[in-house]
Amino acid sequence: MATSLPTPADPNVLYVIDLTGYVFRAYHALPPMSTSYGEPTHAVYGVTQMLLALVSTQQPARLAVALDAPGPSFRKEIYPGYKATRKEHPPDLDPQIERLEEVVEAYGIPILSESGLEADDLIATMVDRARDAGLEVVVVSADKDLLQLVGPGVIMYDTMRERVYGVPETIEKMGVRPEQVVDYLSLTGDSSDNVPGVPSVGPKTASKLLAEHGTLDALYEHLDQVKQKGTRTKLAEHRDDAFLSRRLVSLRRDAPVELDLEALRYGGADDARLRELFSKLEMHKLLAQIAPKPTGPAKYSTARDPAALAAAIEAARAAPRVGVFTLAEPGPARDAPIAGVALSWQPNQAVYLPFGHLGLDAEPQLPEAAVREAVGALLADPEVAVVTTDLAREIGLWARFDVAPAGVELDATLASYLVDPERHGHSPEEVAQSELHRALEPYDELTDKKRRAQRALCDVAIDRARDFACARADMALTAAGLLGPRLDGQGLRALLDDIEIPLAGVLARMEREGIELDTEHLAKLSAEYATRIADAEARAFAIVGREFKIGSPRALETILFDELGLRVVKRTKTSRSTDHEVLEELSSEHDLPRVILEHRSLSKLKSTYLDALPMVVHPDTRRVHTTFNQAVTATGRISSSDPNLQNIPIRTDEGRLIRDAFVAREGWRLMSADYSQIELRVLAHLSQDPELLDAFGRDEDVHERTARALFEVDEVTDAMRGAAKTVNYAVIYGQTQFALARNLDISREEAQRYIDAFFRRYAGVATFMDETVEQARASGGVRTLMGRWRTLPDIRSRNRGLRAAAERVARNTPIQGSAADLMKLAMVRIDRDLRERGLASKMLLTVHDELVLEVAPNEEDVLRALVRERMEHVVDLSVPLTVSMGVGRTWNQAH
DNA sequence: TAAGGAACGTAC
DNA sequence: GACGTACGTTCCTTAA
Repeated sequence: MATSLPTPADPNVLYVIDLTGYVFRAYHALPPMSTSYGEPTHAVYGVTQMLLALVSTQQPARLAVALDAPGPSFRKEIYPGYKATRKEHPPDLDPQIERLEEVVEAYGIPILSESGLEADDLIATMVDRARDAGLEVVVVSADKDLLQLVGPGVIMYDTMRERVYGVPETIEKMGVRPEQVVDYLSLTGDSSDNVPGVPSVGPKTASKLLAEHGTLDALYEHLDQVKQKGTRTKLAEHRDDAFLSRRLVSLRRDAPVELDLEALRYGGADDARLRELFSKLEMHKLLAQIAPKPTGPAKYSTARDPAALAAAIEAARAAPRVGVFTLAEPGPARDAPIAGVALSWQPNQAVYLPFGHLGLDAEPQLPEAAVREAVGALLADPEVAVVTTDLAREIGLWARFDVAPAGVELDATLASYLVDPERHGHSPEEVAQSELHRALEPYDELTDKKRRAQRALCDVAIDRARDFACARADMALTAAGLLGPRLDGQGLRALLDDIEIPLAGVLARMEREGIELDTEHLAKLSAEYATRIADAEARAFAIVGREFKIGSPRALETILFDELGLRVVKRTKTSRSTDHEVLEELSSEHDLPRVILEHRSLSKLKSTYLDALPMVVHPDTRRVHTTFNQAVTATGRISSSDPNLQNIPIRTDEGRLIRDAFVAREGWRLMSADYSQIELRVLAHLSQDPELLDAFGRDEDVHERTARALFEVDEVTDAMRGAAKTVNYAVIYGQTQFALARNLDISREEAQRYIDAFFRRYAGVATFMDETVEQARASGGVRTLMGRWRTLPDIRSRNRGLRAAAERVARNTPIQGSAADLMKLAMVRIDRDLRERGLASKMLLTVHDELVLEVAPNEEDVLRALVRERMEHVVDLSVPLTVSMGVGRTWNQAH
């Protein structure tokens, strides 16, 4: 009958795990895997999964793991060739072993490791001792060498093959009895360990010889009885090798390890620690397998009277940190109705402070003023460590009550973003899911929008609101405990403390301020455009001879290519493209494309800007309050939405008129401050290319300098400069000759010549780009000037296209992201200056390399100097940063 | 009717 | 296939 594992939880069984063996097997067997921040994890993952499965299915009463000690073993001294064919540990292996030790410690499993010895020796010793103590032993390993330990009371369990080896199974596998395994290996040798053995004696011969003679010693005593002459000769010639091999494969039974039966007792894992580790290592599957916390269901309560409020505040103050979530309706923070606030100072516990719930049958709530005062004081106290999940919004909401959070330690959204900016979505729901594997009820369900009830937040029952808000405050607190160490570990803490957290306040104030819109101007333009659009449409219909859906690419496709028979210039995924480039190309062959282009550009401007912007003007402030998104872009830039004020037209005269609708308030002026060529300057600094440094150092026109290099002329025309500018930016974006050729409408050969000429002229840039890609490949991601990190999942992909795309990202992100770092830091400082100096002027918008401010009467001179100083000297780079400024009544005029 | 993708176009 | 980063509008198909 086949040998089987002992009954789970049998107190008389000791499990000893060959951890080293598993690490190597997992390392080589599993596809590489790493965290979003580049830490390799696949071996950790594989071995941990084995551990987890073993612990849960076998429930071992006693358990130990054995690990090779670092450095050479005694076998190396006996035989220098031992394991000599092994390669050096690859660089991503040792860190994983260290991580595994942490995992094993979190499991509370003793680690056996002894200098000069290998894991196998420790296992052998433990087996002996345990057997002597009357325990049964299960050796958990996939290494055949350890089959020598099998015998009465000792079995081996290979989890990878799910096989259990007793004596019969060992004989079946090896062809010899367990106690003969050492002699067997002495004859066959072991190529993986570079154990010599006897040449030309393989498994068949070895087992036959041992079946006849029993042992290696007996074999050599009766060598003359070996019938095959060749084998006999080899055995004689390699007698020393055989006995040397025996010393190498024999396991030591005298390792200096104590058999402390109590220490070997498995007492369960430290789930909190495991959770932290698995979370840090982003091993979500494993995280999900950990037993739920024993603390039971979350305890969320409601404070309904001043005494309960006071008790909550006091408890929160006494805790090391407090999670805060303010429950408000969506929409501008300046006036979104607030229902209440949740505070959490212990995981799984929180208190809800309701004050804004309406309705006739409303339950008792707290007086709004009492909550404002008590929580406001808590938030404003720099000694109280506050954690949140959407800081800019919290700040925006509390600004209404003149409260500015002072002791913000961490924001889960921002921290999650810094750890993995490439990931889409860092909302409270998404962070709860990714960090805590906890589902948060979405807002829509709370207000029951689904069933058309359109209930306002403040009509929601207090108990529902309590659970919703408390879950978020609780999540902030719990996630902070996980994200904080990861930020520290990845060198991202300073970025959070010095830039992102202060910036959240800046952005909140900019959103709150808004910008005035001249809606009459837009209405006038809209009416004018309506006429012109109708006109263009009529002309198009006249050309075609009938009406068609002029705004539909599908309809247009049919007309252009099927009915008019025009050339197909390029294709989209599913159709024949009709985009700007195609229509431009076709306009020389037919009248229709030109008219479509005109119609397109007019209707685009009308629908996206002229008609849409007036609809988002706030009724009270009569200004537009965008939302700046701080945790969206993969490079670290800020984005803008509802409405997007970062894509207001400027490139065409037509579009620029729209900027005239953005105006300063009565008596004030708008100021625009633009970094000049910030990305090229960042490139100069990062690459330290002498030519670029020189160009910017002398305050020369770089595009002109590039033009001189490309066209080998002294006098540069506007067209040359324009082409050179395109080439300069092509390099920043990692463009290929193909794309550049299209942009400049030149041949690919010529485009390649330009690119070559660029890199000849700026050789340091070429080196920098190569090194950046190289380093990205090694580390799995790239960093900006200020240490902002972006993981590049495809940088080592075997798919050429994916890899090439990742390499372009690797070249571009440090440039774009560093520029974003600079702007963000400048904004934080300008905001601080404005407030400290009591200036009335306000920052309103940021458009990546441009800041828009509203200048109070009489503050223009002060502001010009302040903004220029803060922007130009934000960080000391190897090249000067320069800012161009303008002031005017409208945004357009300020340029 | 709502949701989501494709195509297109605006910005830096 | 071939240019990095966003957001918004329109059309249109699919799901409910």
